[in-house]
Amino acid sequence: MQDSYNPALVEAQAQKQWQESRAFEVSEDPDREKFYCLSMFPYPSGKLHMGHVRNYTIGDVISRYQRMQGRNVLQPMGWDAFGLPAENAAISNRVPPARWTYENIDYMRQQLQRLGFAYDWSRELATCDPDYYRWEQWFFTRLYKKGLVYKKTAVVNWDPVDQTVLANEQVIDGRGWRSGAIVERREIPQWFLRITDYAEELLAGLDQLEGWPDAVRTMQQNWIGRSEGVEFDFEVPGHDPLRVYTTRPDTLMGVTYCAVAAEHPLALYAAQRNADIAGFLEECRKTGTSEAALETMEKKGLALGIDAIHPVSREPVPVYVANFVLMSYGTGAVMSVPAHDQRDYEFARKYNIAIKGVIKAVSGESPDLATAAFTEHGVCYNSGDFDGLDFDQAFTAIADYLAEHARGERRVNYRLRDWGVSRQRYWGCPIPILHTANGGEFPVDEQDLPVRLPEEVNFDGSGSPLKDMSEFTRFESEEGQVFQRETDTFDTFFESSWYYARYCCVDNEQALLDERANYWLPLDQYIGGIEHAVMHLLYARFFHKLMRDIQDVLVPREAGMAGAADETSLKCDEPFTNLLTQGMVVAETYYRDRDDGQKIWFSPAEVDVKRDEKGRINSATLIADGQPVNVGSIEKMSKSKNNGVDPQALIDQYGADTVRLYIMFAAPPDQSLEWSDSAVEGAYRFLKRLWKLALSARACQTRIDTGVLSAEQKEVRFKIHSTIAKVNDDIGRRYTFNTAIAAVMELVNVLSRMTCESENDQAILHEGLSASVLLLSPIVPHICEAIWQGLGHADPIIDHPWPRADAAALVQDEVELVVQVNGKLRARIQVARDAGKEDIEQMALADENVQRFTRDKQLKKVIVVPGRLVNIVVA
RNA sequence: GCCGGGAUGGCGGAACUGGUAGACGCGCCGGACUCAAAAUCCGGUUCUGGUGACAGAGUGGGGGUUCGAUUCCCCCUCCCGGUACCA
Repeated sequence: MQDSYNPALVEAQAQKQWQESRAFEVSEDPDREKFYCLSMFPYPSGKLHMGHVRNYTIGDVISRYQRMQGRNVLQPMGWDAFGLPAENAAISNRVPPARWTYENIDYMRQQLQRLGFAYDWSRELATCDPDYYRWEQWFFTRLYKKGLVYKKTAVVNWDPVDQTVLANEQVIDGRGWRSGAIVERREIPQWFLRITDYAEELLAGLDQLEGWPDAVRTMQQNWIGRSEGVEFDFEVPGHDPLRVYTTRPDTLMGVTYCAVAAEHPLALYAAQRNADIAGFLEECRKTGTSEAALETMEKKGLALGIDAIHPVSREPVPVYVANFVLMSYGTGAVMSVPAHDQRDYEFARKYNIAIKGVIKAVSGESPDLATAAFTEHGVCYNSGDFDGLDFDQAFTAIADYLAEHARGERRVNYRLRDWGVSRQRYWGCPIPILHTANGGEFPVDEQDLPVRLPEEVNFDGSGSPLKDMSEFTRFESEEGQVFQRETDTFDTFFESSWYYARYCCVDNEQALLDERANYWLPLDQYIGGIEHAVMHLLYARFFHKLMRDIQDVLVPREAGMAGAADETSLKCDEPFTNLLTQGMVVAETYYRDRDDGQKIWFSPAEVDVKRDEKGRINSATLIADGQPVNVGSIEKMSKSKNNGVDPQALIDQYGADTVRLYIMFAAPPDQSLEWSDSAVEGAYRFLKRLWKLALSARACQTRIDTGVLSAEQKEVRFKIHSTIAKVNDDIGRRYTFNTAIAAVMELVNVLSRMTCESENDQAILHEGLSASVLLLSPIVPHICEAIWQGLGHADPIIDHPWPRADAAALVQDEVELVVQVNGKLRARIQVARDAGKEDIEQMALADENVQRFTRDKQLKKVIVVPGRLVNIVVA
């Protein structure tokens, strides 16, 4: 050990040691318990941001902790390399997306290596590599043959100026982000995966995912949105019947209108005869496609002049076209009950449609419909034969009535919609479909895969360059038949839905998976941002079940290799046993208003902040011109707000260990983390203090004579071993790395205050320091490796067994109890560990300060909580 | 809009199963060392009153349950994530 802590040197030495011993390359070992730990792979956007550092440090800490528990730990890393930002970069930098992406990967890989993460780099993968995406093309053709894929039209955002499809993110206030043109809805044919076939299993499986946060399970459950209802027809004279679905058949007699989507055949029919309606449909074509935009926009509609026939009363009911009804969701039409649905109520008020109450409270009170709908379950009235029935009875009676009259049937419905996987983009995995001249289409043959995406392209941002590349689109079969290739690519969620499985066998060129996947899967720990709670994690669960159910996804490895050679399918039902959702990294923002109303954002590094004596921000000025800037809100670190802190600069200044320590210490992993430069300095200070303390204990006595310990020495050993127990619980069970670090800091504070005179003192200090570095080593592995060796240990710390608390050292003779009077703290007393309740009560009552509050009062009762407190209740 | 989450000193956070509110760290204040500064070390630091012992108040706001509530229940405010083509 050097006299002063030199992170650059210490980290280079440790990393060299790990690399030379190939410490993190692992293979299947049936005799050892495996642990597969994975952090969500990054999109290679350029360089690492703090969110990445946080995500990967959490995964690394868990991996290294599990390794010290003796498990066979797999922690791989790869690149979610297809996506929109590469196309944007291509437009602004005139670089092909492929080159931009590969350069970013090279830079970011080196950053990850500099941070010392314990990855098995031999398993690295990139989703834009044909060796990777060929298997999802192969898989898609299998799904196609199994009928799990189909084509239908779906709505996209169309920029009429740039002549291109826009992502929701690229639509800002209804306009294209580059062109500024009003975006239109356009229906185009797209491929869908039948995720709704798996809705029931995806829902039921959530109950078994006990290692997942409740919030994520609830969100997925609500997203799937199983409901029981009735689907039935309103007859429309001269037209096809109007099919609707409702979960509230009990309110059927309160229907006073129906509403259909703008693309509904009834609306299209009416528009041909009425210019106002045609104009309204045109207006609907200009609304956004996102749910948030649709739900928050002003609800508008127009009567079509068509009546539907109520299925029970046979009364005519007007049909409206409404901008909030979606053709792509459900039947494209809804029944409306203004009295018992708030949205219908507001719509009816706006357009003067009748409001007919048919449900009253169970208490018998009629609903007050003057200001709002009555939406609770209740009892039917105004409903003819159904009067007096409660919700369940009315549901049954009305569903039966509709069934008997052949107008409808009970139906389980899901909010979940089939997964549209087509994207009209270049930088993605080509969808392996061939089109014939006469409009037929079929999947590419297995032996013709992969369909390679051309990487040398001219990319100008208006549509996919593939469309103009005949060398890509033209395909001629061996028989000389000519086909057109599909130019759409897959949704990038397609790639990220199965990468975790591919890591088990990246080198297999014969199959998507082999039996090694059954050794490693399911993941023991998955770590990623809470923003992925529903979509990515639901698609991955779905994909996992597909891989389990499709033939030949998993094949045995070549003959003669170890392992269960007869395995031909994936054995588990769920991919991720435990899930940790990490919070975002946020930071302050600084800006100035420009004349045109836009804001210019300044990086925290460009701003000088003055604080008052309490630390509150007084003023902020731009260093460049000394003029004031506005202090904005605290937001997620992002390019758009220019509030990112570059991890690289901090690594260069303090080393990887300091960055890892700070980011794990600043907040528990599932909360958002507010960046603070000065707190990073504090983490660095702690490591320097630890180093200095370790220097003093390098070559000292290490045998403790437990027979002759003083009270002070016993206390230090109690601290050492209670810290071991706490840190083990914090890292292994609670995942509260911040409190684990705080506990070791407390221990180091105790150790540095020790007066080290006797050999026993030295030995205890050595014991305490060894424990401290073992406990910290998953978090700050480099410095711990160096100190560990400095303390005279011969084995590498990464494989040293995790420490266990010595039960004998945890026994205390006396404990402190708190004494409360009427719940207020009045005294503290020291009592023997095994003191009886009555003795404790006597001691508490005898305390002088306690007596000040109990004197002249009547004693009502005394509550003794062993080991904690005494509460004396007086009146 | 809907679904999910959050709010505790000047700041990040701790208090795990209803039992000491503020661990640990940052910042700040005072001191030591130094010609001086940085670094380092020592002490203090929720607010109010008090030299002090101590007392009162206090966990986004309002109400409730309890001997006792940051923790459980009801209502509200604000902030964050998702909302199916950002990843």
